[in-house]
Amino acid sequence: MTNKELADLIFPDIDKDIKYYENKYQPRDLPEGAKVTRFAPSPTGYMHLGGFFQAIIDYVLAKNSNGLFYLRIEDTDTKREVKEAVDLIFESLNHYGIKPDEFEYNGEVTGNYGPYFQSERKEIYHTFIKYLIEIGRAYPCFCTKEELDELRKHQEERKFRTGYYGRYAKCRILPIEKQIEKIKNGEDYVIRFKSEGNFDLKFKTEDQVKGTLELSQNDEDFVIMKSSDKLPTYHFAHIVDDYLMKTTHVVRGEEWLSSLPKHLELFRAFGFKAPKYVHTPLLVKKDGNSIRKISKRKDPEASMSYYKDKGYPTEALIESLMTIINSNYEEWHTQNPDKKFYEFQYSPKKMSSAGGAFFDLDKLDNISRNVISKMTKDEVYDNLYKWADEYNKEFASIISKDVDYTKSILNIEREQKKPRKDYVYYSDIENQIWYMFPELFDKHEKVYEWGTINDINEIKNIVSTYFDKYYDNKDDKETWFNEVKELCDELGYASDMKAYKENPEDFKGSVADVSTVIRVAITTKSMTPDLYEILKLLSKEEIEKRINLIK
RNA sequence: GGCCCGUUGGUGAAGUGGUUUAACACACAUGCCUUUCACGCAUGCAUUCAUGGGUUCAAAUCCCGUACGGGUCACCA
Repeated sequence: MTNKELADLIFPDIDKDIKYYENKYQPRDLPEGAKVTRFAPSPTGYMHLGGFFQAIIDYVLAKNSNGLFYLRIEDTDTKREVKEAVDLIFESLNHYGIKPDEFEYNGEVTGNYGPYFQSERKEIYHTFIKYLIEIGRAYPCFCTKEELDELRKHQEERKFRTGYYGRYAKCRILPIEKQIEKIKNGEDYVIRFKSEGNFDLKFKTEDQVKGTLELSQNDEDFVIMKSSDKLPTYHFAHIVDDYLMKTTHVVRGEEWLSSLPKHLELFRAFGFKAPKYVHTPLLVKKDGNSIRKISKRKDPEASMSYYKDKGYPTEALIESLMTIINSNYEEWHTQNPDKKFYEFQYSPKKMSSAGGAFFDLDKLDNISRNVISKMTKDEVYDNLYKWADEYNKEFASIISKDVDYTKSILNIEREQKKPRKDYVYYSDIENQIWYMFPELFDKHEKVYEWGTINDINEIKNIVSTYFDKYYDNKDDKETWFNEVKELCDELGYASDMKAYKENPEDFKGSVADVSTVIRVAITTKSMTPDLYEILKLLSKEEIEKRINLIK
């Protein structure tokens, strides 16, 4: 009996060979130095930041080199698979404008190196496994879960290294006749790789981020095909897919570092050239807990939905991720404000080699503020409306009633060399401009934030004198402010701040105090954008109505 | 526990033998500007690079030990 017979028994329907697939998937026609990268998530739940982080690196690497970036869904774990997860992945990438050059979605395929779902590549994997069995580098293993547990316990007790290797790999020495017999008897089995490595021997390998690594050779006969659904494990699928799909750079989390020797040995067994590896520091733990000890509670910011729900501009999240990818990104970006993030030349070596760099939410907020402040009023409005339409329908309908009016509000102190930076994210905007909309103002609970002047009679005096005698919404800004100053002089407040600071006791207060009274009377808030602009935008009737609330 | 990776301020981090009296950004503090807030501007914030030793004329940078943190040891990816 031969390996060939064993292979035919296990895969009777596989009639193609490796050559067939090598022929089918020809080398890609790309310019010299072009990198082929892939984002290969497994659809097991929500899209998390760590995955997105890697997708961005893939994307930038490909764009940097006029290469190509594709999306492959690693759905070989049927037990953990979550149906909506694939939609979530596409939605997230799409929301951030990260478009794979090749992918498969809703039955539609773009690209010639598919299928792009691992579950649809079973025949390919089987062909490759069959080859391995034929050349004696893979074999069926009939060990039960109980036997394997027993093995591990045995090893742990003796403080031996755990695993299915060397003399513990008892199925590897099973005679072929025996193997064939067991299979014919219908016994359950997995296929294991037959390792030729020696754990005591080290070898050097290059990682794009970490540099030269010295690792032990793999000596484990790890599982490459599961018994239940005959699907390959990650270790095996990775080799076949990235070889056939011509991936040049594999970007993945640091947690894969320890299984690198397995992958490398597999590539060698096939005689394939391994891709370059980019092992990135971990951002988020699998279970959603932050890598930094601080909070034991789940960090909601691990999920991509956190950023969309809050309404962070997509550019802001990308920018803050980019600064983690290479911390000189920020500098580059300020020097090249018009360039796209993917034009930035990413260098893996410069990536933080520290374990678990988590990104700073405060920093994100700051970046987001800047991003929104640099938008035109139309851009802010469009983004705000899009966000509100999904998360705050009532607000969406209010701001869209009079689009020009809303845009005027959003434009206060915007078109200037140093625009205001008070909006952090879209969900934050309503809190800051609700008083500009009569219907929101009416139903809002009013807490007047009076400042140093809080005597109600004095407030009434200032407000009525100002609006009866001075205010005219046709005034230009200079005239407007001069009138506020005249009001101050009339009522005994300092119109000149310098004079007030020199002799505060000569006055009842300053023009700042008086302005605050007017501001609070109209908006209830002590902190608002430019008062002149606010008064100009509000209608006469609305102002009148608010004054009467005080009187 | 074995193996692997890491440890620079309040935070994210630059920096891999002298040009670093440790960049930059965020945060924080104070002051200036100012119709409030925000912005902006100015100044301050690690005598020190987990720790102990060693190599060297010279170390955050190289070597060894220790401590601490993380990863991994599945028919999960």
